[in-house]
Amino acid sequence: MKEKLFSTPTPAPGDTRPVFTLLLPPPNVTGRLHMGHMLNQTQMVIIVRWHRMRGDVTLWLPGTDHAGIATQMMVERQLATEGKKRSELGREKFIQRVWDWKRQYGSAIQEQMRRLGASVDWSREYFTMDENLSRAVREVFVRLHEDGLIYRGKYIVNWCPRCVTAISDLEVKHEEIPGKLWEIRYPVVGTNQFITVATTRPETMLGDTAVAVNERDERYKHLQGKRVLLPLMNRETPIITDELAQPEFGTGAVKVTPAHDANDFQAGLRHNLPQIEVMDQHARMNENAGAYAGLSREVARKKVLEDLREQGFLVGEKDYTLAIGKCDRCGTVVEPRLSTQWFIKIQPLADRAIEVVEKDYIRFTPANYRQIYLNWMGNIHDWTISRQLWWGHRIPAWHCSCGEIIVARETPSPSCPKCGGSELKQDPDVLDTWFSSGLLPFTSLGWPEATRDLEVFYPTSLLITGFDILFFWVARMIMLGCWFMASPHKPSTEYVGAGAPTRPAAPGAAPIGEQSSPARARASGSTRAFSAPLTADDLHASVPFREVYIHALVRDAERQKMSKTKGNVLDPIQVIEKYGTDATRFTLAAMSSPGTDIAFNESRTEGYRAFANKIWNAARFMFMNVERIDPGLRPGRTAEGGYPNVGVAGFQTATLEDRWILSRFNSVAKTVNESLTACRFDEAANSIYDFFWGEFCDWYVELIKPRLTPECAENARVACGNLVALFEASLRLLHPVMPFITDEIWHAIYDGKPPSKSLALASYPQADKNQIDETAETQMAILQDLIVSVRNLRAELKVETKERVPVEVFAIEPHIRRLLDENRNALEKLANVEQVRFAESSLEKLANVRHTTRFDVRLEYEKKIDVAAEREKATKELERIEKELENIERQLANESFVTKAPTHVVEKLRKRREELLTLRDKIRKKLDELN
RNA sequence: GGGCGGUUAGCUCAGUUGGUUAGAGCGCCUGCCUUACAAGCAGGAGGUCGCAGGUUCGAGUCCUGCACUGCCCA
Repeated sequence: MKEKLFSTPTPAPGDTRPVFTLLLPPPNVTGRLHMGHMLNQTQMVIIVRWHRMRGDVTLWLPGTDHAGIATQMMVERQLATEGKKRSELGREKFIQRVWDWKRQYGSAIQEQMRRLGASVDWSREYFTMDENLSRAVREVFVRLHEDGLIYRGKYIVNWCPRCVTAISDLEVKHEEIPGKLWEIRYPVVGTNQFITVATTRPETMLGDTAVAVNERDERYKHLQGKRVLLPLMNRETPIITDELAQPEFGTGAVKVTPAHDANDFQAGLRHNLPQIEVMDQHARMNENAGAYAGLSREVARKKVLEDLREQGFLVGEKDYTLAIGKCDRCGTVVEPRLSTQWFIKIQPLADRAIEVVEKDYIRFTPANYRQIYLNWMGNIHDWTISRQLWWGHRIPAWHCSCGEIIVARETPSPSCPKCGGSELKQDPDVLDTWFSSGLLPFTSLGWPEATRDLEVFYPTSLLITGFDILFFWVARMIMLGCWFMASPHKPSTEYVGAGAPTRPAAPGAAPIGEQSSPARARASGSTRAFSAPLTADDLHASVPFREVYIHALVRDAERQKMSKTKGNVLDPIQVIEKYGTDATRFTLAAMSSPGTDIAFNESRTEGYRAFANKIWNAARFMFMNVERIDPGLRPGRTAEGGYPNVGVAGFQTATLEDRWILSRFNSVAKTVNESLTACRFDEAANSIYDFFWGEFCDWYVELIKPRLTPECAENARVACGNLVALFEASLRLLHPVMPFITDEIWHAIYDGKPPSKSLALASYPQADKNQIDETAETQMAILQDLIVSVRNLRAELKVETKERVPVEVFAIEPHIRRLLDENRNALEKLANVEQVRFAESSLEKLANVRHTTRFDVRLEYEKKIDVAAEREKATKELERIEKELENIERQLANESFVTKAPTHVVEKLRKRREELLTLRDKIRKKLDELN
């Protein structure tokens, strides 16, 4: 039921309300909620609720990612417990199993989110493997291919032998580990000389097809052009000259294994070397490895080294720190492997993605991510998009036995356009999961159809996500968004209704030739379809989001990264069960300072649980009084009878504290709105906390207590009305950060009959300038100062808490005297004072006095006057004042300061000097008296 | 190797275009079960802003170098 509250119907044409769209970073179908999600969602909850309450058409769009490798792994593991293998099941049955698994387990996060009250529009929830999204993925693939940006070829890719698939550069995590650098000597054919190569991977020598030396390297001049006899394999290979060999590194000579190393591969192309693969897809040595066939790469290394040593070829072994790549998903050491894959020629996409950020069409918060993004985008490499998996979007390409490949939106007619053969087979590979995720900002809104949703909700307003997927996801959304939501791919801007084709029917099939270009890295050159630059408007409208907010990492209380192996993972659900959802959210919000990781400390959450408790108790106090004074009392309406969204309605400013709290509320509302505009969740949360606890509860509630007594019935009604009006407005202010407790109290305020079904649909308080009263704020500050001074004196003199004490007050300025006189009740109540007397002259000659620039206050408490202590205190005070005074005098005496500093700074300083002089005078006289 | 951060109170962090005496929460100390709240109230202690230079009338804030530390990329 409650879910319907947040479904966002597509606004009709003519609706002019502002639109706010936020795409939920789709959780992994295999995932469970962790603290990172919790932080991410907390921030989104706050922003979304805030926008909705401001009256924007607010769409928070949820969905789930099919997570190719991860999900396939889960299901394979499940199969393994039944003693089965994926290959035994076959592709179709396996995919059925994955769908079964997904139905059973794949919505853990959504269920957790529902429980947390994430106000997403569940009616629009998507799954990346849904038919409409899959169709869009095929459409994108085909169009990229038509644009000349997708190619297929045999290159060295990062290969995970455990996942048995290619992975992209981003999915490889680099690590430095201690290793060895081995030196192996190869006999030079026709001589009795040797050439010694240095390598970290001796087992790959079985696939060597050359030895490289640097042309400039004098040591090897005489060997250039000769051949070596590869040990263990007894194969002759050439000695080539290539920049691959760095004279400073190792021995200056390197072995070249084009099929097993990315650099060697490039060198191999330069020199037309054969590519001999010596490992299979599981990184086991294959039949080309001769005697080593069947061994794992690790065992093969040992055996190769043993044999080399035995035969006298191993001549050196040095400690060496080597950089290895591991599969991001499973941690297996990645094997560079020669294989045929599909790639995206990325440069044309990157060019636009750079331009939109450079032109600030997309802004980053914190701003330093802009540079990080641009650096990465400027050094981008072509993207391997095919995966040797079964679970995912199958590549829409069909192979004929004649070698022809047909890329098409739907299964092509079963005859090959080239040879007429009828045996077309779809490419077995699927696409990288991030390929489809990168399309979500537009495909989730209906692309390639020209939907009204796309027209209204795209570009999305904001993206809130973690830095860990900045390149994986954010960068790719920008590249793909700026490609497919710009001419000519953007659906026609004229809304023609759902389902209407918006593009001239493209040819259903287009043949592809194998690209022979070796330039995998940094493919360059313009493309067929897009040589003309886009207009600025077109580009500006194409971005997937206008703003990106990157949040930090949630660490444990000791600042350690949370990890399963360390066992320091905090389960947000458990934290919530212990402290409540609101307190947990508030903690994360209050600690969200941009760019700083959050060291999540439960003691903080405990503190915010106390805050929730404070709110409850304040509410209890309010309800008690409403019950007693005016049971039918409801929050005030605006003059027109509506519910207010600016300032507080129905609030009668009868007293100083009334004017003050109303002013403070509006000032805080202003701050909070500004903070949220800038995604400063910490500022917003802290401002409300300080206001509600430190001002509303500690001062306002205490100050109006006397007015709520039955003796002054009419006053009581006014005070009670103010209490309710302000409380209600505070709840609205607080609601985005603490949705549950505020909603519950809010319903109670309206006795279960609130003006809207949920506080989430009420309006967010905006500051009303007319309700900001700086005089009241200044006056209240003086009154507070007086009260605190008396409390202070009481503590110093160790007056019994219960003992009421008379005080004497002196104020030289008549308006201050009037202020303090009018509010003497406040002083009596809040500082436990028995009687306030106004003195006609300064109190500097007396003991138990506190001096301020506006008033002196004396505690009439004669029991013990400790002259020595008084003297010490006054001396210290005098020292402090004189030090500051000296400082100010020095500055004011400095001519260049007076002439160069802005007037208001100088004025402020002069005023301060006057105040200090007065104070100094008083303290001096006091000291004289004490002596 | 390249790039980007961080270093402020015991802990975790704010600190706006440089401008009086650098703030908060938690923790700590003292006193209070005051009729909304002990998950509370009142009061208090605690900082040469990593180090060394420089710019400026003025530096936590800007510049340079150094130290320590974290992250990303290769």
